[in-house]
Amino acid sequence: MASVSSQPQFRYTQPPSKVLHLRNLPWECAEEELIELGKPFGKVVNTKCNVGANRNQAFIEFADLNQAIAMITFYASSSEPAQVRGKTVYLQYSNRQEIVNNKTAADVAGNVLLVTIEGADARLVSIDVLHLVFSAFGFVHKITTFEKTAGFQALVQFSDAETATSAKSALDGRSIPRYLLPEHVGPCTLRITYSGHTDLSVKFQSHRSRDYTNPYLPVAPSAIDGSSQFTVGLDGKKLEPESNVLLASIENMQYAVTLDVLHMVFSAFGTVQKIAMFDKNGGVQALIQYPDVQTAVVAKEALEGHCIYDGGFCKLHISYSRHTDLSIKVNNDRSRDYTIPNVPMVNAQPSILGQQPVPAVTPTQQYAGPQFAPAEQGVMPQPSAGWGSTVPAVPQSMPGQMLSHPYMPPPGTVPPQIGPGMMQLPSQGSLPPQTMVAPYRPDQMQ
DNA sequence: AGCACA
Repeated sequence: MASVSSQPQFRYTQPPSKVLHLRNLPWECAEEELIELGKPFGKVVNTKCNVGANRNQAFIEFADLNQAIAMITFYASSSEPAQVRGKTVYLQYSNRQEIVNNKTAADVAGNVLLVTIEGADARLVSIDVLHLVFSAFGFVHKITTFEKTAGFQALVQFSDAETATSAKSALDGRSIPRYLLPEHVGPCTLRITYSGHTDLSVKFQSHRSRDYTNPYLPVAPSAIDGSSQFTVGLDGKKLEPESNVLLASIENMQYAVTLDVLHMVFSAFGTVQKIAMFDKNGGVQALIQYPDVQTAVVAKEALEGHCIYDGGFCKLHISYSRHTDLSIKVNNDRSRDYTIPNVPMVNAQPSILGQQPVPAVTPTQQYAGPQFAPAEQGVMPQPSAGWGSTVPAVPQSMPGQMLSHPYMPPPGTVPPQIGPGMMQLPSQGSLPPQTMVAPYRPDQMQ
């Protein structure tokens, strides 16, 4: 038999084509890099990047067959291999004669991302975790999640294509950081393309879809009725149902956390209607009422585990209360109804709550609250004296920009290192070490 | 390091 039949299957068997097949490319090689590579040999008229399962292959198409031949023959005898970013690239003629660029929606930059969550435990990734992850790049308008043959997927809507692109390039192919997932949940890798959508239609707030631009959207009936009243948490356990009222407990309370401090912190996410503080189990807890569940959800996920003051002081733990409407009988330094401008001001007694008995309140409190004058403006009381005019007005619409201003502590209680970094949200530039989404560094992600 | 998709 002739030796011809035992020739290698590849490399010598490809007939010339003006399309070249490139492999072993660096991650997310850009079209521009391919054009640079081919330019010395001719005019690159088309490219296709991110081909193959590893997305490290590509095609380049020359205007003329001779240009493709020139490139192949040059590198066939070159001592220096073709390289992109210092990585050797392997070239050969493609087995096709032209690049067919099916530019799909996935290739056209848009403001909505299609996110596929890969991994055995992908379904255990909550919409809240996704929101947190993507909020690091800008205000997330809406999220929908669904199951398709591709697996567990989500559509994430940003304001514009630029924001979406920054999120896509930072997160595509990365894994959700371990510290955002319960320990037993395996790695969850994000695969991101653009979606053809520009505006998602979210009918209800539910465990499957959220509209962060419209907190008054009704909660899905399925999320209210008995059968699915409890959402399933990341750890697979039942969680308390979402509520417009949050229960915040304050751990390691080295410095006074006044009603006004809480009001300021929680107002960053929307109108705070009522606050009631009380002592329980040797610590301080507070109930914070928002007008709607969605605002409370956003506040909870943003604030949970964060410290009001630097150094681990006054760490917040937040859960949903069973209350839906607090009954504030008096305004004093422990309870406040911001919706009623002239509730009687009483310093002696703490609040009496609504349907549930008041948690035990010890009258021995050392937290000397500032003296409040009853609000007379008809809306909200001004911050107490110590905060003065240094407290900026808190806009309601964009939580992502809320907490970036410095907190001025009450006089006499100035803790060390209080600063603007505290409890900052992920979309802000300077991220404090304890901010959950701070370590989005590609080199630390899998 | 070995050929693309809705």
